[in-house]
Amino acid sequence: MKGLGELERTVMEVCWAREEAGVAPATARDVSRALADQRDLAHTTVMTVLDRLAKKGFLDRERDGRAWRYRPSASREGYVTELMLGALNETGDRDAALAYFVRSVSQDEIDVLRQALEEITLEPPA
Amino acid sequence: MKGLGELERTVMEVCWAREEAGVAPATARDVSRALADQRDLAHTTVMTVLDRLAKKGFLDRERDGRAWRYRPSASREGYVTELMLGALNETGDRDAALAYFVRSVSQDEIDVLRQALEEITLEPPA
DNA sequence: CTGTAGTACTACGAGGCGTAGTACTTGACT
DNA sequence: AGTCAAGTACTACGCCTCGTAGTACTACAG
Repeated sequence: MKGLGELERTVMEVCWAREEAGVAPATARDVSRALADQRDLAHTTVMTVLDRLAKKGFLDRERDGRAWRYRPSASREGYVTELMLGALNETGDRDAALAYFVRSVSQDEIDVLRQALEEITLEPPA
Repeated sequence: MKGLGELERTVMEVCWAREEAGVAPATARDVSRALADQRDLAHTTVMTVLDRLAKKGFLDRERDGRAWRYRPSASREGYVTELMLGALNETGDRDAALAYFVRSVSQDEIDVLRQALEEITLEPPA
């Protein structure tokens, strides 16, 4: 999987935030407005980016009257996970890389990992 | 951190393989020869790529006579780990992303993670 | 003194991404 | 009915990265 550009990620942020807030998926106008105070972008720029993200599969879109509504096709965590798995695939020895990775994260994050592993153990495997 | 291109990664592979084999760091000629059977590249192409990788900090180079020898500045695992941490940094909630990640890897890899965590616990913390 | 191996420097085309303009459509309001 | 606003589709352009390579200069060997 390819990483996204700066603006593309910013736009994804807006879409993810809306989804997490339980609001309706964003239209181009919504995203435009949401970014208005941080960045000075032409409305068409936002539309282009949304369009590209949809073509790349990061957003799904559906009609709402004349407008499109864009919904993230994966959660933020899902996206990050795909990036991480993509990184992992760049090596022949995934196990070694994973072990190295574990040694590289902070103590707090080690706890998070431990916790997550524990929960998996308790849950019935899918 | 930025990911590498296809050819760049191939070249890194050669350098990593040499390092892991305990041989002297590769010269441009070495890399050229190593790739000769897989790809048909001009020698200068290899040199350009090595040069770029050095400029980007993925390779360190030192003189050997008139030639340069290129040594990976990080292990393969270190590189992958940096990519993974980079992915993790693209989200606000690292913990959530980590937890999601753990749920997404295979059972075998869960075992690897568990094992790695265990070993960390036993070792004196750095 | 002339190859040969080596470097440094320059270049070019494709593709991704930030950025945006123009032209066409359609619903709404006066 | 006529115009305005919002919306879309399509096209474009410049920058940067990366794959790819040529040319020109240097230095050691026979």
